[in-house]
Amino acid sequence: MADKPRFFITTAIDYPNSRPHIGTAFEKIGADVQARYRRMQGYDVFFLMGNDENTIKVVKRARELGKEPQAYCNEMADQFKEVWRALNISNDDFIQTSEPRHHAGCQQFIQKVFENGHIYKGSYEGWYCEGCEEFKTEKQIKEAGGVCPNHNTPPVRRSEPCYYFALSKFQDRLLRFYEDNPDFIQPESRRNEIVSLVQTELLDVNITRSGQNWGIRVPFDDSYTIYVWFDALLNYVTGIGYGTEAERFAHWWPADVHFIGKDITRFHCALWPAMCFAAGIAPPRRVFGHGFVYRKDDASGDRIKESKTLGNVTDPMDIITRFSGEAFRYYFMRECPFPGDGDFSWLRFAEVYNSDLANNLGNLYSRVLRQISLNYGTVLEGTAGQAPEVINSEGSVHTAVAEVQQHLEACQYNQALQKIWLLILDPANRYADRTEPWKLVKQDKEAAKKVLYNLVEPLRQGAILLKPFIPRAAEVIYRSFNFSRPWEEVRYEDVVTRPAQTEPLRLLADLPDGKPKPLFPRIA
RNA sequence: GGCGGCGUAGCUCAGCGGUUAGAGCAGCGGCUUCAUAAGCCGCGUGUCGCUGGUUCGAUCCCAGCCGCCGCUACCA
Repeated sequence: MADKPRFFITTAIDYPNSRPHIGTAFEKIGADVQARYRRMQGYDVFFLMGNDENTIKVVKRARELGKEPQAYCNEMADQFKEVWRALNISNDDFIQTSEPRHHAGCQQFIQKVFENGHIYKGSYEGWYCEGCEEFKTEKQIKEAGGVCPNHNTPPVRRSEPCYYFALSKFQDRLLRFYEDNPDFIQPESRRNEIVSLVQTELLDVNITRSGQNWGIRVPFDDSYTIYVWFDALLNYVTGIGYGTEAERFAHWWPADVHFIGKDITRFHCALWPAMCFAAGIAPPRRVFGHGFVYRKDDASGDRIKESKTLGNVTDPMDIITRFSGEAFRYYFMRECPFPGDGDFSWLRFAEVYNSDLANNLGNLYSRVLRQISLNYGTVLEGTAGQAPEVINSEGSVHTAVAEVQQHLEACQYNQALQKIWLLILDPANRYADRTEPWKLVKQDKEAAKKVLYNLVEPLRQGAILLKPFIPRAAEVIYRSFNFSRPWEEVRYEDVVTRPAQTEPLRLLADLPDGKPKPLFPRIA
């Protein structure tokens, strides 16, 4: 195990104020595809997700429901996990920031930064709403026309003592860091925004609040709790044992990639590395700010504003129930470019599902299996040791795999998937039509057997290539045959270098009436 | 206002100095029937946002303009 390269992946932790929506699911799937791909390629992967619970809103929401904050958080965490399970997200851990391990690690971290001299006491002055019992930003007040957006009352100017993190001291070091690590911020377009922001001016950040019971106490002054980002970002280290399991932390840190929404790149690309510098740990290696997905109206083609108050939020579970978790994964990875924004519409979803999954992949699987079972029972005798002929006329399989990998590693999932269809699956359907094994079998049963043997190959290749994207369907395809390489051990290289078939090819799929169950039943 | 991005077929996008600008989906026509009424073949005269410039040559480089969008810090 020690010689395996390790790979530590995280996603943003989510607010448990409401259930997960399609945007949060998009992020988790994108991260999961990467995690699954890296595992296949021999990395020792740790994939961390979680919920961000130390906020005043949690307390308010819990109170509204007549619950204890902790109980509320746990219930919400269960709801999140339920959705992630339905989407077959392979996270290794799920951290709740209300957990003791997070509290302990967090306190140790802030203490360290304090001792290193990067935290000082000052005071925060801003617009305070007495109804909300919290400070409002200039922007919030301005947008609401000079009043509190919640209470419609004018805020008061208020000043309160607090602790600051001396972010401004890290300006030069951050700029040097970006220069030395040009790939740190992904995608590239986000990079300029951050660099110019840091170049302009870095302001110290207020990292404490007073008068709160819920949250993490500041160890060097327990009348304060740690405020927002200084707490939330730390889940990435407390989740792997910072402050509680030194050895484990040393093994996994720094993170190879943080997957986050593009709206919070600033905190991850400027504040977070500076916090790491201040605490004397390495900064993360890469931050990937993905795009957003929007709901699109089928009739008008317009983007719909989803909001809790309007009650029109699309629940991922509705989509999963109507189609499947695999279909959900496929749609968002194929249809929405991960670095950019994308749209979801029910109509489009059904189109993509039927066209790519049911008609193309699913039907290819069905027709090949059916031909074999119809004419040869379950065994293609004499195929042991035989190598299938290459039927891909679009270019070499080697090139196809290289292209898919390149896209996968750049998180261009939509392009990776398009390549799999274009270079592996489509040619197989064409080959079947060209060779017509259903006719050939009547004249030359041996020749038809060969054709079918050749047709199994793109199914094997497709299953391997699709494993990170639609792991369940890929597994069903792969396990329908007695391929020599165990499913758990397949790698992308196996697509090109086919492990020798020691036994004659055999169908292991469940075949009621000689027909396989449809992988993706067509939706009317 | 400042910095940055985008504008390519009905839709989603690829291409980013050089033969007739490409894919998928949708649409239309034909073939086929092994298969999930699936598959295959054929069909696009698109001002590559507009106007100039650089170049032997620009969708791809530069400038200006028009239209969208992001960031411009303490809500995560």
